[in-house]
Amino acid sequence: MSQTAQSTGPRRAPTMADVAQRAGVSHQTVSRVLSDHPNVRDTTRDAVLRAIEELGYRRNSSARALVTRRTLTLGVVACNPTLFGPASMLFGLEEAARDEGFMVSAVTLRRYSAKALSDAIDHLSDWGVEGIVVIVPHSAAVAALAELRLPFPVVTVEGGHSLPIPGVSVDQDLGARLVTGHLLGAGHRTVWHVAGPSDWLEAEARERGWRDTLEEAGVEVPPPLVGDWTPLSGYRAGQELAGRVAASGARRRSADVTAVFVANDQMALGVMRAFREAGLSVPGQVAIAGFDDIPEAEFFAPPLTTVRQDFAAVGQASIRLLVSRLESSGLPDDERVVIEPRLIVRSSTTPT
Amino acid sequence: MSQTAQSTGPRRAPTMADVAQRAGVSHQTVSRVLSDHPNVRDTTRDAVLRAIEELGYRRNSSARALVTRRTLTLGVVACNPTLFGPASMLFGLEEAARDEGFMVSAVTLRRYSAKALSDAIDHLSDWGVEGIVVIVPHSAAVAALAELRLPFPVVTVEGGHSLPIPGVSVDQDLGARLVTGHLLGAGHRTVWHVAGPSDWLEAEARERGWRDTLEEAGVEVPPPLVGDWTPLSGYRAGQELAGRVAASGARRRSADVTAVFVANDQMALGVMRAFREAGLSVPGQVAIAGFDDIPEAEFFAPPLTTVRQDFAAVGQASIRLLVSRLESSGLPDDERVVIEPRLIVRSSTTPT
DNA sequence: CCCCTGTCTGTGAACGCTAACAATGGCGTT
DNA sequence: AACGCCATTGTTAGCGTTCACAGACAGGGG
Repeated sequence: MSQTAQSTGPRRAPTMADVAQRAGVSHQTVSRVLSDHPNVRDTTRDAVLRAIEELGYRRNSSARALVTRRTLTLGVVACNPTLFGPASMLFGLEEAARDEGFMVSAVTLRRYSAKALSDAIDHLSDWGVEGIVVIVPHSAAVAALAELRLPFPVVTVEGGHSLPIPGVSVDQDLGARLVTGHLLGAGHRTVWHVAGPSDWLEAEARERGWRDTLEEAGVEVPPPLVGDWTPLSGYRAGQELAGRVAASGARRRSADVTAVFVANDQMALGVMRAFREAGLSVPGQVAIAGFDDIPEAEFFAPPLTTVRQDFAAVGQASIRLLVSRLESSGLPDDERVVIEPRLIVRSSTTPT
Repeated sequence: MSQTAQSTGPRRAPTMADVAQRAGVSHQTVSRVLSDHPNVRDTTRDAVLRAIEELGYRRNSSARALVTRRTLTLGVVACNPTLFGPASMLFGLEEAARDEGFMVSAVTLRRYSAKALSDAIDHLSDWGVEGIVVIVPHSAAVAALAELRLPFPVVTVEGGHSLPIPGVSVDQDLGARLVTGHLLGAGHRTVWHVAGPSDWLEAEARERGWRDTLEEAGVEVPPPLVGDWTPLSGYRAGQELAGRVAASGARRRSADVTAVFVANDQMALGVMRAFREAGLSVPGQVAIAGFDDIPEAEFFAPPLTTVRQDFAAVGQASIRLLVSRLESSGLPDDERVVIEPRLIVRSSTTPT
C-alpha cells in the first residue's frame, strides 16, 4: 500500500496511458482522438475527451517529436532587434509561424560576425529547429551562410539576390528611386545622400537606387556621406552637410545642398537636428527624406517624408517560403519574394 | 545486398549508436563523453570525439528532453514588441537565457485580452516550456495570470506587486517623481500630465508618482490627459493643452500650462508637434519631459528630458528569477526585483 | 592469496509517443 | 451459411537518449 498512481498527489504530468486507463480504452485510441483520426466511434471519442479534460492531460511534445521527427519549431537569427524594422519583422514572422502551427525561437546577435552567426545557428540546431530565417542583412553574412550547407532549409530576409538561397526582401532600390525621383521632381538640382554602413545590403541597395536615379536624370552625383543607422551618426553627417550649405553661400551651384535623402529615419532625425542647430530650415532651405517610416516619423519637426516598408508582410512571406520548403524538399534555391515599398510624402520635402 | 546502413546516402542524421559503433564503444560511453562524465579514459574519449566529428553527429534534443524531462526552453509572452521598451527587454532576456543554456520562444500579443493571453500560454506549454516570462503590463493580465495556476514557474515583468507572482519591474513611481520634482525645481508652479492608457500598470504608476509629488509639494494637481502611448494620441493631448495655454492668456495663474510630464517619449513627440503647430516654443513657453529614453529622444526638437530605464537589466533579472525557480522549487511567490530608473535632463526642460 | 575499493565500460530498461499491423465484430453479398 | 469488407480497437515495436545497475579489471592491504 505504498504510493500508487491512484494517490492524490500530482506526482507528475498524466500520460496517454493514464488517459487511456481512465477512459477504458487503449493508449492508441487516445492518440487517434488527439490526431483527429476519422475511425473513432463518437462515444469513444467523447469518453477520451472527457478523461483528457478531467486529468488535464497535455501531449508530451518531446515524445511526439522524437517519433515523428518533427519539432514544429523554426529558428530566427536577427541582428538589431531593438530597431523598428527588425522588431516588426520578428513580430509578423512569429505570428505567421504560429498560424502555420510552428513555434519560433529567436536568437539575437549583438553585432554581426561570421562566428556569432554560426554560433547562433548552432544553438538553434542544437534545439532541433526544422528550418531557420536569417535576418542579418550583411553581405558577408549571406556569403557565410552559403558556405555552411546546413541540414535544414534556410531563408534569408534582406539577404540580397546574389547567392542561391531563397529569400524575401523589400525592393530597396525602388524605394530609393521613389524618394530621389520625388526630390528631383520638386525642382532640386541634385540630391545628397547619407548612406548606411557599407557592409549592409540595404544600405548598398538604397545608395544604388539613389545614384542610378541621379545618373539617369543626368545630374551631378555628390559624394555620399556614411552613417551607422543611429541618430548620432546622422547628426554628424548633418553637421558636415550644414557646413557645405554655408560654404556654398549665396552663389548657387549645381551641387548645392538643397535636398538630402537619408538612408533611414533615425539618421534623418539626427540630420535634422544638425540643420536646426546650424540655423537651416527644413524644408525651407533643405528638403530631407528618410527611409522606413517608423511610427515617430510623422511627428518629427517637420514630419518626415520617407519610404514605408511592410515589415509584417516580409515576416509572413519568409515563413511561407520556409514552410513550403519544409513540406516539399527539392524546391528551387533561388526563389525570391520581393515586396514593394511605398513613398510617404510629408512636409519635410514640401515647402508650404 | 539492398540498401544497408553502410550505403553512402545520408539517409538520416547519425545517432549515438552510429558514433558508438564507429568509435568501437557502447552508446553509453558516447553519452558519457557528451555529458562530461569524469570516468572515461582519455584515449576512449578522443576516439569518441573523433567519431562524432567525422560523422557530424548532433545529439537529438527531443530524445534527450524525453528522458531528462527538461526541454531547456523558456517561453515569453510579450505585448507590443515593436516598441522600443518591450523589444529591448526581449533582446536582453534572450541573451541572458542563452547564457544560462536555455532557448527562448516568444509569443506576441497584438492586443491584450484574457483569451489571447491564455492562448499564448497554451501555445507555449504545448511546446513544453519549463517556465515563462510574461511581459504584459495590464493589471487585468496579471490578475488573469494568477487565476491560471500553471504547472510551471511564471515571472512577470512590470506586473505590479499586488499579486503573489514573482516579478521584475522598473520603479516607475520613482521615475515619475524624478521628472516631476525636476520640473517643480525649475520653478514651474505645477506640472501637467499626459498619462498612458489607464489599464496599463506603468501608466498608473507614473501617474501616481506625478500626483504624489505634486501633492507633497502642496501645489495644484491639474487633471491628467490620457493617451495610448502613440505619437498621435500625444499630438491630440498636445492640441488640447495648447488650447489651455492660449486660454490662460497673459494673466498668469497657478494652473497655467508651463510644464508637461508625458508618460512616454513617443507621446511627448506628439505633444511637441502640437505645440510647435500652435506656435508655442519648447522649452521657452512650455517645458516637456518624457519617459523611456528611446534612442531618438536625444535628437528630438528640442532634445527631450526623459527617464532612462535599463531594459536589458530587466530582461536579465527576469531570467535569473525564472531560472532560480526552476532549479529549486518552493521559492517565495512574492520575490521582486526593482530596477531604478535615471533622470536624463536635456534641453526640452532647460531654457537657455 | 583473497577481498575490497575504485575506475572504466557495457547491458537493459525506461521516457511517452506514433506507426504498422493484427484482431474483432457487424454487415452485405454470393 | 460462408465469405469478404469495412469500421473500430488493441498490440507490439520502435524513435534516440539517459539512468540504474552489473561486470571487468587493476591496485593495495590484510
